[in-house]
Amino acid sequence: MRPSKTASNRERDCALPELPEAETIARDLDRAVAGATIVGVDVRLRRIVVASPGKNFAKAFIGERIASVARRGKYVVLNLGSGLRVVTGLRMTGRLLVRHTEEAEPPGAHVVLRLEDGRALCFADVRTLGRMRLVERGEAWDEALGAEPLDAGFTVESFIGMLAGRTTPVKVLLLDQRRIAGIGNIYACEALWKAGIRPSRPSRALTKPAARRLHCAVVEVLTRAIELRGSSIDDYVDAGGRKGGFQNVLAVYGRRGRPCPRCARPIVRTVLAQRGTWWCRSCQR
DNA sequence: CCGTTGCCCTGCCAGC
DNA sequence: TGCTGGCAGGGCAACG
Repeated sequence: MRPSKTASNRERDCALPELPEAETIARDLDRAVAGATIVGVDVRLRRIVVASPGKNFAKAFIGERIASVARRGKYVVLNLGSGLRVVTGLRMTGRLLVRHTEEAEPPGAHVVLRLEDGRALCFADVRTLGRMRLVERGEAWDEALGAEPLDAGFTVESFIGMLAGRTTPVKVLLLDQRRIAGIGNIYACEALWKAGIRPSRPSRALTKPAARRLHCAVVEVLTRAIELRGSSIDDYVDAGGRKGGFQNVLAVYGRRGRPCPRCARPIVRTVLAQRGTWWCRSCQR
């Protein structure tokens, strides 16, 4: 499904794995590989992997058991038995795929974790912008990341606090991982549409009711997207190679010229902070 | 602390 | 038809 291809071929909306896609991958991987032991690590493209100085990524966690797989923001985190962690940022086109025994490796598998049972966990990424980072036991790797939008700590009050006094366009604030972790271009556009708020509106100009609507919309959009196992627009697939379903219910993202589902006027595309922004001029104010 | 800019990287597409 | 250049964009470093 490539919804925008009809409107203009210049608009190539990318997949961008965001919170719902990372959550889907982490849940699937937790079911599939938690408890498995890593017997070998192949690093085919060195710049993909990051480890602390003096540490060899490829050797550091051979023999480790994968205790669990979790998510933080847009990152997928392998928690290893010893307390080490492998933190994967998928960026634009990164994929984490379970390759079953005897199955061919996915194309562009830059890092392969071979498991004791013959399967492998592969990191593939055509654009090679993604990274796999080895994090030491107890190392605070996520200090720069903001609130988890689906945790109880992300309250309306805390959100109003983020908006207060800032001239930054509200969409730019939603995308700022230091404040809220996990929202990317797709879900920022969708949440703003749902709340009826113009993406360029200065954060501090939101009324309290508008802030409440947007807070609610962020939570609802992310929750629904997880239920539908993410959005597959160009590249995203889950750990089993399957597509998500949220691309079928997008209201605005990648839909320039198509009717707004609320008022039927055409969706427009503008650029805000160097990013494509889809919205309805009529019902987002 | 805050906001802005440029860079990374490759596939796709417009234009010649 | 085949080549070239611009664009896409999340995270990060560097800068003011």
